[in-house]
Amino acid sequence: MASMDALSESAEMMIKNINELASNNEMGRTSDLSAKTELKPASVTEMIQRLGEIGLVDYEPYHGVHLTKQGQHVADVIEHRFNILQRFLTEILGVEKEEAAEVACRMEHILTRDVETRLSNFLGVDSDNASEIINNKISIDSDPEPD
Amino acid sequence: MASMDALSESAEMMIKNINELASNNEMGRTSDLSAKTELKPASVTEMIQRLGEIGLVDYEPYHGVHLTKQGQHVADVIEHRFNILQRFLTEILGVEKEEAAEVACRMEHILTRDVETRLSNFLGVDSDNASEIINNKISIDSDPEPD
DNA sequence: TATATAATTTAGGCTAACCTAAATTTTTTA
DNA sequence: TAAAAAATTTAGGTTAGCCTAAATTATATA
Repeated sequence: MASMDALSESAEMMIKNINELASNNEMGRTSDLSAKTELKPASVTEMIQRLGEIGLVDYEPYHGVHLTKQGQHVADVIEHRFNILQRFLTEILGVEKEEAAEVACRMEHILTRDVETRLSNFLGVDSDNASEIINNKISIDSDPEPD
Repeated sequence: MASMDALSESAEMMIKNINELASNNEMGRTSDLSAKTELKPASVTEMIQRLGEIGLVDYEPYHGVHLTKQGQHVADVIEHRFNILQRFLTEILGVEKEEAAEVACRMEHILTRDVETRLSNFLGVDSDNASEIINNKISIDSDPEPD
């Protein structure tokens, strides 16, 4: 497995989209990911190959892709960051939901764990999630065991 | 002058740094910008050439660079966005100042005008600045007259 | 004021992240 | 089940944003 630098926004977006398909019980097919990400199929293939090399997805050429344990961890962190950002934007600032989603979708890749935790607390997030974060079970920085 | 797409984070950072030098009464020299941005001098030259082509800076080869009226407008917007983000992070969330600055410095390029305005109001920003924003005098989206 | 030094720009190269077109593999259907 | 259609991958190209090394210009000094 190649080395694990910080993930690019594009890489994190692909992981997020693979996770969203999986949540709908859909296999991660290139064409579905192409539609969701608005990337051309060839670009999807390129990205999932790279994610495969660094161990975040299992990729079977011609047969789709799914998240590894490590990839799932990344997806969970991103989803959580998106949710708290969107909640802050809509509930606290009153931003319209669609715009809030767009802005949150850009910011989710920038939040540090410290800011994430503090924003969760500020929103009075349900204490299960909060404690998971505080106890380091959800962290994009810390390493869960590989598959 | 070349067409005016959205500015990249790198381009906005260069404008911000040129503005910071100017605020210290320093001419925008390549070496100073190189030091501030942690880019190599050749990369600074490349970026300020591009900013010159789109009319955001006046660039005299070998003699430095300064912001045009349009470039100053961009710098003002970015500075304002940075300030409110940093204030939110430190004053509301309690993030340590250094980390707040780093996160704000990434987020400043993502904020929409709507979110900027709402965050300003949330912080109870001084009403002079707020009204300027609301009245469209400061906006990265709207066009001030070129020089 | 010539020359050495320092600053800057130019030239050329690299990678990530996109693209299109061609080749390949899978799936559908006649 | 063979051929047509669809999906996917490969091959090769582009651009932004970085880099190093070489060339150029400006500045300092002997």
